[in-house]
Amino acid sequence: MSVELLRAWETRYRLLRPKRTVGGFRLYSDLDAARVQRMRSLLGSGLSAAQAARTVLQEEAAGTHSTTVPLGIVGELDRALLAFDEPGAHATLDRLFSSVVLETALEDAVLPELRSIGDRWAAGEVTVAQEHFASTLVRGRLLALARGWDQGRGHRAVLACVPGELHDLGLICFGLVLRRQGWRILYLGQDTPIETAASALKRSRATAFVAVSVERRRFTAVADELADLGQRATVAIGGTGATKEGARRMGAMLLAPQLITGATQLTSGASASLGGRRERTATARSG
Amino acid sequence: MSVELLRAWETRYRLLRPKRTVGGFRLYSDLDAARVQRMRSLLGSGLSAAQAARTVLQEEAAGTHSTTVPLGIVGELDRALLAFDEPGAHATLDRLFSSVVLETALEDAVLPELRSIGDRWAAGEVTVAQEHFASTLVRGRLLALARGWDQGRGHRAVLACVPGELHDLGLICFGLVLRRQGWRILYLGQDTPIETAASALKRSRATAFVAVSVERRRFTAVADELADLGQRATVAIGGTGATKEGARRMGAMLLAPQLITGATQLTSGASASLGGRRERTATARSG
DNA sequence: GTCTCTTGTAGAGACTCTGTATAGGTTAGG
DNA sequence: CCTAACCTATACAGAGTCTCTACAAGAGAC
Repeated sequence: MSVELLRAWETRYRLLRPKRTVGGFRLYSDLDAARVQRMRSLLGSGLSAAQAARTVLQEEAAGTHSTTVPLGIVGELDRALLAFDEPGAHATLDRLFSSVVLETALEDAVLPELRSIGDRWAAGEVTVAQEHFASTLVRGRLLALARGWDQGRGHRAVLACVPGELHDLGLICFGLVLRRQGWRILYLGQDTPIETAASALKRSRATAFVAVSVERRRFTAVADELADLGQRATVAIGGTGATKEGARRMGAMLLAPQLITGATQLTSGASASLGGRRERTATARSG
Repeated sequence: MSVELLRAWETRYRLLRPKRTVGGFRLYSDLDAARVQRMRSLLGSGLSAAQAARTVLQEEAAGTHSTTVPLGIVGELDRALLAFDEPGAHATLDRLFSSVVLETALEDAVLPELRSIGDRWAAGEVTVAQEHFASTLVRGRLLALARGWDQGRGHRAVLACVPGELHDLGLICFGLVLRRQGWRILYLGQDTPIETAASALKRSRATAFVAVSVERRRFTAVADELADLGQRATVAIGGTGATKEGARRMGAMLLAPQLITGATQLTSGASASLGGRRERTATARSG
């Protein structure tokens, strides 16, 4: 951004309203920066400058919370993540999370983008460094959203990746969605032995256990242990490694790949197997 | 620091309030020194002088400047983490971070606690589930603090765990401290191939590369590659796997195990090897 | 084509910010 | 009593920002 252009946008469209120092120098806020970011992205998608500015300001005034991801935002995220552009990526995620319900943001933007990066990494089009940078940044954001997800009064679910499994981002997303359905989340993460998850389950008096993996064989390796767990809690498996056949064999629930569907399955499934009405009053809110 | 500059900061921003001798000479306190240190670091990360000074004083007024961890807080954290008590752990960390400078919190509470959990896990006194729960929770907090650590105008350092290495929490802490000394951080995290880190280094025009591992053999496996990197940037190795001998052989800097010492080493080492004064006049404004 | 509107860019002249320097006097310590 | 370092106060310079005006390339409309 050139200085002149910034001035032009300020005077012509009132896009920015920086404070001033005593001497008259402009002091921009983070919000100003976000506006500029948004403006540029809208320009990129073909709007005229005047239109773009109007849109930015309108969006802001409306505080839009739609269920469709803003156009171009995934591309913007992709660019930022692959270019190691930390501020850019954060700004884009800020915009994403503030413009769309969490579930949509995760399902339609964050997870697809992560999958896409994973695919391109496998194809050699993206370096490990880019993939690592992206996952770490996104993981940080997700864990920030996760804060407090074990608080409250709902039923508790224990979430873990099966032994050997390192893909945890999908599971965190699932936990976030589950949380929004009122569950309390005890998150154990990557590469967790079933035995130790079982003890956490017992200790925390959780009513559900969610295990995920992207590889089928990781499930088969622990099938018996998972089956045993079924006596204590509702067991659900998910991830691309989870199959109908596998679930049947270990008496587990097969979670749909969509976050919301999966979470809803677990919610209704668990209440059914507990033989009671869902105590729906125990919902809780999380930022 | 030139004498004149110190005076200027004192009179212009009231950054310092030294006592005086009878004759009128200034008597600076340790707190004054710390303020100057912090001010310089903020300047390095791109703030204008006026902004930086305001920030320093505000931080101080907010009260986070003690350098001893409140009694019992580590025990509290330990209890919460091992009991899967998420709200409790967050509350304790809140208290920790708000009562103590970041460096102290990390060095004297967070890292020791994590190490202790690791040790007890190795001894079979702590389950994998407990260890996972603790790392994930702490990682989330650290990454939240890390937000924006690549922003600004200082020199940039690329941080990575060597191939096979999964212990990333210490590295994140190191990054946070480095950031406070004015560096910009490009964080790649666990298990990063040197080759791909090298390309990130080139692409981001970073001037330092920090590699860590808890096992010596992981360094020896990539010694040649690390040595090559030395042509492009200051290379530093750290973690319990880093040895004097190893560092010597690959022409790298050996980082002290203490966070602050290590970061300071890198700061002075890098500026020395760049053969020039730190570009201290590179002031810039940001809201 | 010609005219008008939009929009990014540029320059002049004054001012701000901030690190540095100078002048003239004072203090500390041997 | 001498010298180095410190004191206050003021000044300075370079980089950057301020306002205001202008300008040129492109897009439509007629």
